[in-house]
Amino acid sequence: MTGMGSETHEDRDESGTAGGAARERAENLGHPTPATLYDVARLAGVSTATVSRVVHGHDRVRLTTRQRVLEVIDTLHYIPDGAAQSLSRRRKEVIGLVSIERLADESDIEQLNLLFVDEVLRGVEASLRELGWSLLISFLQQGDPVYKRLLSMSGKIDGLLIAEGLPDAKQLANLAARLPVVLVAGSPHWPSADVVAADNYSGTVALVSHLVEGHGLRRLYYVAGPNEAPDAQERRLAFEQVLQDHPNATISGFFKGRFSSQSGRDAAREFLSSGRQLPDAVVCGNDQMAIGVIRELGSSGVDVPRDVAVVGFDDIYAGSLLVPTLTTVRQPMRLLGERACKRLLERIKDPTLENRVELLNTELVLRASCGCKNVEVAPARSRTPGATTTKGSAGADA
Amino acid sequence: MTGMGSETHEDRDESGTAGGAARERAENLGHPTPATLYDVARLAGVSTATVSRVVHGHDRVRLTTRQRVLEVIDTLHYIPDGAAQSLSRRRKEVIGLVSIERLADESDIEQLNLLFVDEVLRGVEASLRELGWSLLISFLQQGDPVYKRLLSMSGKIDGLLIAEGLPDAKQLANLAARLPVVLVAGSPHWPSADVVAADNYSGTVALVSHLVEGHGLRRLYYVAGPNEAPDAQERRLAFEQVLQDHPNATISGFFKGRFSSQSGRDAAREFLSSGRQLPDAVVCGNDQMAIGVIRELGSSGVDVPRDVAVVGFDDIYAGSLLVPTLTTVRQPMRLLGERACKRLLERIKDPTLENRVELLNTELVLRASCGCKNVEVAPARSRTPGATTTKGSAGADA
DNA sequence: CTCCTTAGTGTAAGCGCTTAGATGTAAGCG
DNA sequence: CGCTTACATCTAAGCGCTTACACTAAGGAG
Repeated sequence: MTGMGSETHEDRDESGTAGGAARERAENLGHPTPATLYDVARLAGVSTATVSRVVHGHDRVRLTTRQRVLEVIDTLHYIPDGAAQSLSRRRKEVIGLVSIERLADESDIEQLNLLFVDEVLRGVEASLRELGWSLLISFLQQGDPVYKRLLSMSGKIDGLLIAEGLPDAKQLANLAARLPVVLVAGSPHWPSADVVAADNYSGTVALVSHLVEGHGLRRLYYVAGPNEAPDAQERRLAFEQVLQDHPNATISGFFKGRFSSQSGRDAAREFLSSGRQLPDAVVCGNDQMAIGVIRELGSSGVDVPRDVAVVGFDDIYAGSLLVPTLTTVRQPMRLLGERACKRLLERIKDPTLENRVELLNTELVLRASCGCKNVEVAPARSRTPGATTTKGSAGADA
Repeated sequence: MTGMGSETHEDRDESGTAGGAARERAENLGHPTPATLYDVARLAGVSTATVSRVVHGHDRVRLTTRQRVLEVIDTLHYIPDGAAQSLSRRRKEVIGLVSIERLADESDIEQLNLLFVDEVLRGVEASLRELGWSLLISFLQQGDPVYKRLLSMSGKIDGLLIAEGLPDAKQLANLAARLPVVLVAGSPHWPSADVVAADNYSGTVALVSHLVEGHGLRRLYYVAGPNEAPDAQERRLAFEQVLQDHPNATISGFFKGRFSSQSGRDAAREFLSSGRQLPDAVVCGNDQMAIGVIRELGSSGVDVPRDVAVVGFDDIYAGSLLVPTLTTVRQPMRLLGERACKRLLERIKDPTLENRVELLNTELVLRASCGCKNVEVAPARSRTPGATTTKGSAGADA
């Protein structure tokens, strides 16, 4: 009874349900009430089911019907309402990305963790875009009630990517029991969620080994990142391991930094003023701090790399502009985002998957600050991403 | 009839509506079906309305009732479903931010528009966070069907912030008719939407005037950004204006760049190889290009600033590390984001507001590359606008 | 000519939440 | 004691969309 179907729609029309009438009325002030599926159905003389089918290219809809519907959609500028879709589909097609917003030290207006998260974010966004999913992002402030913030996010997303700002292990487990969670970066040692990280450990090993073996440096000073950052941990551990493996090399000092360039300066000032002999090399937990060290040394007349070698980690853009150019380890930040996103999507599809750890290769970037010569200003950065190390790891269950 | 009320709830309980049962069942594989408002209501022996009130701290709910409900919420780990809330409230509490993802030139792996958008984004996110709203972000690829992408986003958000990637004027008008739109950056000359931008014009005027008046430079070369970028336009216009106002200064050349450091190099190569006399100064549409110019000049043995002054715009971090340090104009990127967001939220509340243009002051950052002396490596960036030129500018209306 | 398919559509029950309006309840008051 | 008030709570109608299921018409097979 097609006729009756139509009637039903007409009824809706008269009774002024939702869309139509309201829309006309609101037209002049502010924004019109957008057209709904019902408006389209009514105008096209079909049921909402049919419109829905047309919108999604589903099923078999007669060509003529399809065209009619499409026309109406066009004239009404119909766009499906995301909230309604999410509710109905029981899937939001949105994933969340959280990170900590590390505020710059006072009087240190530089941009701190810009770049790492931002690149990851681009990787994630690109992966989602293909699927038509969306990315919700949220920065945690230092001192925020992390877990609470994450929980409240969880009502709006299908899965969560944590780039920085881990809650404690138990909370993480709770969270992971509620929705799929993937940790980006961080150490590979988290039982209750998937992890996708750069191989900080072996990257650091390569870097430090280069100093010790390649340049014969002996007395190494370490400027560490904050304890809360798993990457900082990994890098520090790797550093220590290399020194253990090379008995003739020693740790000449240690400074606990905060990943900021200012804390790099602080570190340099620390060992400059200690009155002790300068180290042969200063290994920093990230590029920012390395830059701080180099600049502080520079203003004290210490030449890098002649007097001291300095190296960082991350390969931020600024490091290639510095004089001397910065030797560092590149981590594939964007790729990190892509992989993490891929993993998360898989997990959303099949939540029963086992937890896994995926480590991405890093790349040693030799420039001037370690004492390498003839490494010119813009070294050829190999395009090959290198193989990916993937370690299995048992999963926890709910 | 409290008794009867309770009975009704029990009934619900028996009939196993939604949540409850399903949840238990799913417990072991994958993620449990999360608790719903109904589950909470049932367990607490109240109606959903009451639970809703408790959740939002609304209205008057008896203390004992409130506590009971809160307890149940806690034990069930209840989190309201965002989609359902959005649908019901007819507001998503989400705003969108779009930008173009400017791909680096081939073989130019630098980070291009990183920083600008990323800072803006932080400003926006911070403003939203306070309100519990969320930020949906999307990067457009060059060559993407911009308008289409924006439209499809519009189903998921309450308002749109466009940082880069404007559709054409007509499409923009359509979009703005559908939902609140605020343009970040860009020139102030867009009739159909709000604009919040840095005052590119007066910033450039201050910068170029400094070169001409402060350093007595005469022959200026301009490296422009892409035409599509409204900021690039503004800056170029301002540059030309200053030259008109100073008859003794002339334009020695013009290069159309792409905001990338590589295009800065191209520009430098261009005028180096032209065989003509070098300009006194090279004014670049942004810092990236200025950096490119400086480095290309450097590798050709031209000294900056002795032989040629070079200046940029934006004040990216890298500019302060360069040798010579880069003279530029700082724009308050993060503030830009905050203001734009604020404006958008106002507009969402009251869509009938008139369109407005808000220009934020920029700040002249004098360093070494323009020939200023004694501005050492890490110039104290004065917090007070004192030593710097700060100009205000009024807004226009629709 | 009847029965079974199959393509094309329609019906209507949710999805989980908000909220206007209805209803019940307990004081307070003349 | 009946009536007004203020408060606490409930009922139920949506919000706009998806989709299982029902249904019709038109062939085709037997």
